Amino acid sequence: MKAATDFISFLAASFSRHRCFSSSPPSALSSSLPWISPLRLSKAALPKPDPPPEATTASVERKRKYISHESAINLIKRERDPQHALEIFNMVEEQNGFNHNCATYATILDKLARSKKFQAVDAVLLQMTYETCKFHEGIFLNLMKHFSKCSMHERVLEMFCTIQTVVREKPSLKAISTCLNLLVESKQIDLTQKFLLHLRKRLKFKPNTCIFNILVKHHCKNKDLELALQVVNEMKSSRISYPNLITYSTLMGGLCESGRLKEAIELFEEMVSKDQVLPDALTYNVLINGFCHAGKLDRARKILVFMRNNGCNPTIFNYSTLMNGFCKESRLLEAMEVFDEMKSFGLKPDTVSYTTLINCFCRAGKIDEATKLLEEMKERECRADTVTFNVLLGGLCREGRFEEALGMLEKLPRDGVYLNKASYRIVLNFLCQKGELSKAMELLFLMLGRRFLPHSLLQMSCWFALARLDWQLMQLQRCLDWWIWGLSQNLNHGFICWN
DNA sequence: TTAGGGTTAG
Repeated sequence: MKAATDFISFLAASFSRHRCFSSSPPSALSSSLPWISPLRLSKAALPKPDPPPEATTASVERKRKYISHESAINLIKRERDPQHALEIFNMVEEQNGFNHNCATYATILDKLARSKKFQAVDAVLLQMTYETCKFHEGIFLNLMKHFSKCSMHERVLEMFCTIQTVVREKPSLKAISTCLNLLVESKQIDLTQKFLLHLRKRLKFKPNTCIFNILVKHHCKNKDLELALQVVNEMKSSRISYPNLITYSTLMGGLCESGRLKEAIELFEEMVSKDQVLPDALTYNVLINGFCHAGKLDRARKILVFMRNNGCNPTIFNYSTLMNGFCKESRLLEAMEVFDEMKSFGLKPDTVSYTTLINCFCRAGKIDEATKLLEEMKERECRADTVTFNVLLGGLCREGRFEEALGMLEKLPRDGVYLNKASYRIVLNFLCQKGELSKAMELLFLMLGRRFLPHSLLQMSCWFALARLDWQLMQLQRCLDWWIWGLSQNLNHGFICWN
């Protein structure tokens, strides 16, 4: 870290005589200012800096500290503040003979996108169009993922279209499948159709099995099994994109989800006997899940035996799926048996397996047993996550053990456990349902102190008014005033999380 | 991390 600070001071000092392109002076490395991209368009488009001074000790020192591309990348990666990272990016370019390349652009874009500084991302992308160096499409695939994560789906498509203009090559099959999969995964039906139309009209390409598989998933997600089957039939008529294990597993999953279990089994048999494709643990899991959802738990359990007999060892995924099936049917004893069986075969339960069983106990009202399992997780160095604690919080509340739930909410973040908005929502909903209004108030203060705003604020105020709890109503009003004041001061904007 | 599986809440 010290090296990075020295480097910034050194560049800031050497920069003071040059034109400044930043929104703030380079010496004032503050992130509190509003974000304005400090990028310039291109070296050529701008006036040349002052001529270099005569060789002095300082300039010799500068030469000695020449920053290579590799060092620049490391400095940008290590820098936490995206604005500082961008300043480093700009500053290194001022060194004589230094031109950014694909790797430095990829690094700064990743840093900015991770920090959601999308205006700055746009400025960097604009600068790239003036560069002569060769870019790789990987930069755009990475940006597509960031945009998708932030639900900026139009921009995913836009990044795909940018590949051809900036990379000056047709997007690869990998780029097509990445874009298509991101749109399908985020259930962007219209954009997916738009993209498919674009592919058909503009890019004459032959889809491979991977792309067809994403299409099968797309139709399964839309519950349009007939279209999914049509795609698989089309695949069968092609040599280069014949259905594989993933195709069959996806389609079987779609059929199971639509309650067409019989067809899913027929497909499984066709896959094994006709196409001689061997199922793996993942394929079996689709069937186990299907049987569980159809309430056929004993058949689901028999699949584990079938797997072993056919040379496929069940995984913790298979066991957790089955345990969850038993849990949903309130068959706690069998869920515990499955858990023990998993351990007896030498499998180490993970966080999800433990959480599944803890949920079984909580649903059965056996909170103390659930807490014991939490202890066992600690002993076995299996880290409980937010979901584990949310399951426990729900269990405690269902049993009316509100003090313990509130205690957990208060204490866990202090012990370094991350809680999310669901954690607070679970407890607050129970408190409101059970009319525990003073405890709800207590939780509300805790939440506001942690910058979580409950979704049920209005609902709470109605309850308080109906119960003639004037003091609580007044407190609630004060909370709202405080929050609105925070907004007007721009203090909490962007930090408050609606629960 | 170019395509398929298990846990909470809503």
